[in-house]
Amino acid sequence: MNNEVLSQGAHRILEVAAHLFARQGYAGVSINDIAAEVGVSKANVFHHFASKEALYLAVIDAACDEFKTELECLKNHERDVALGLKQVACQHLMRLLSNPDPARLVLREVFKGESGIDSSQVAKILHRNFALLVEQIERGQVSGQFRRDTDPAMVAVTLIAQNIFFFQSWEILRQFPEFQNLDCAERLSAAAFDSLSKGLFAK
Amino acid sequence: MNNEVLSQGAHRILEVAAHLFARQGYAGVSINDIAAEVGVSKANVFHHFASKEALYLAVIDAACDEFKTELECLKNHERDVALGLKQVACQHLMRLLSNPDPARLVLREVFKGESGIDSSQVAKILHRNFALLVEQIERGQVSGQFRRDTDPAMVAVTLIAQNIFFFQSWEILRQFPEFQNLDCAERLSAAAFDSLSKGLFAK
DNA sequence: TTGTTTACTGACCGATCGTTCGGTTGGTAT
DNA sequence: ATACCAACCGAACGATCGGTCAGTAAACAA
Repeated sequence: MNNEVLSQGAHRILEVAAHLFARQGYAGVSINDIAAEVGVSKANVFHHFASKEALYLAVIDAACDEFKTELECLKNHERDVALGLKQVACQHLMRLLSNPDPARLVLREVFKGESGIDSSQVAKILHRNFALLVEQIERGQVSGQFRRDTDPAMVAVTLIAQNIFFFQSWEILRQFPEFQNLDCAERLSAAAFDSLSKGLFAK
Repeated sequence: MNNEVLSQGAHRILEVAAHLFARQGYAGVSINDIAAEVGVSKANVFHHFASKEALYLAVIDAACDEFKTELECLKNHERDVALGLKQVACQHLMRLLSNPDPARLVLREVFKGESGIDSSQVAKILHRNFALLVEQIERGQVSGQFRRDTDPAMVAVTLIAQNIFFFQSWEILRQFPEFQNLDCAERLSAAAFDSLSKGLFAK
């Protein structure tokens, strides 16, 4: 997406801006905040970026790149489809938790709706990786490991919903007594996948 | 929570402020915006509410009340536990979509973490209703309708995660070709519950 | 009738907002 | 030496921010 080469100063500004925008949103961060955090003058920020909105767009752009590459390197070639799916879900959650800023930025734009920014472009990225997930589930269906009468798209979206919800409500969820023995992402993710794969109904 | 009696003017301000704060967040809305939308002077807003923060707290307070009562009136006494659970999930999603502002306000505060506002109090409300959900699932387990080797808390949180994710990403999700025949909340919710209850694995 | 309270306003305040400007560096190519 | 340029700065711009204040009109109690 963004192939421009950024100077060292501009890169620092972009980094700090991404972190602040991710936590406090566009309106919640002033150029002064960013400049002070970086340790440069406010005017210098405008030397590197034409406006606050341009800086924000650059931040979102970089976040989309990171988001995309993080999703793409989840591709796995595990023989066992179920095991592969489980690993992908776990890795995805752990990445979200260890590097939350890009996800926060992208999710804020996506959930806002209003088709601001390049929402259709973000939707394409998300859908491509969503389709990849669906494809793996279908592979499990033709191999006979997964039952054939479940909608692969619905399973995929539930898998994603679990991870996104865990990511967003981590601080709240960990306060619930039901989850206090699941305080690490691996165990939580494993339990979630097991529950999803076994299903609710008795046979 | 909030037992004060509000004058008509104050109530209008609260309503408009809730709607604007829900869409644009605290920093994204100015007192001028609210006053202009209501059709009163900016000073009048400060006549009814001591400060912007006090107004926001009143908005969150009212949203918590609405959120709580909406969750509570989901209590159902359906004989069939699975059918009851399915109905509750569907009703919940439809309420979210038809009246999104309180949910947006509460979710924004909850997901922010930082334990701002009365996050522990919100956590209590959420957990009480979460426990209610878990309880129903356990009822299904002792009745033999649900299998006993799934974690009820995990099923409950997955049910919630589905609904929250559908609610948040409704505009994006409906663009996916996989969901274009599920354009109404009832069918989407039903499909999600079926997928969750049947499970992924073949027997 | 007078006094009090409530709802509301326009004018105004200091602070901060995003943004611009003139000017100063240090390095690099000619 | 000269010219140029990206990188940086302090100071200031008009606009808007949250918030205050004196005053007005209506309602109500005495």
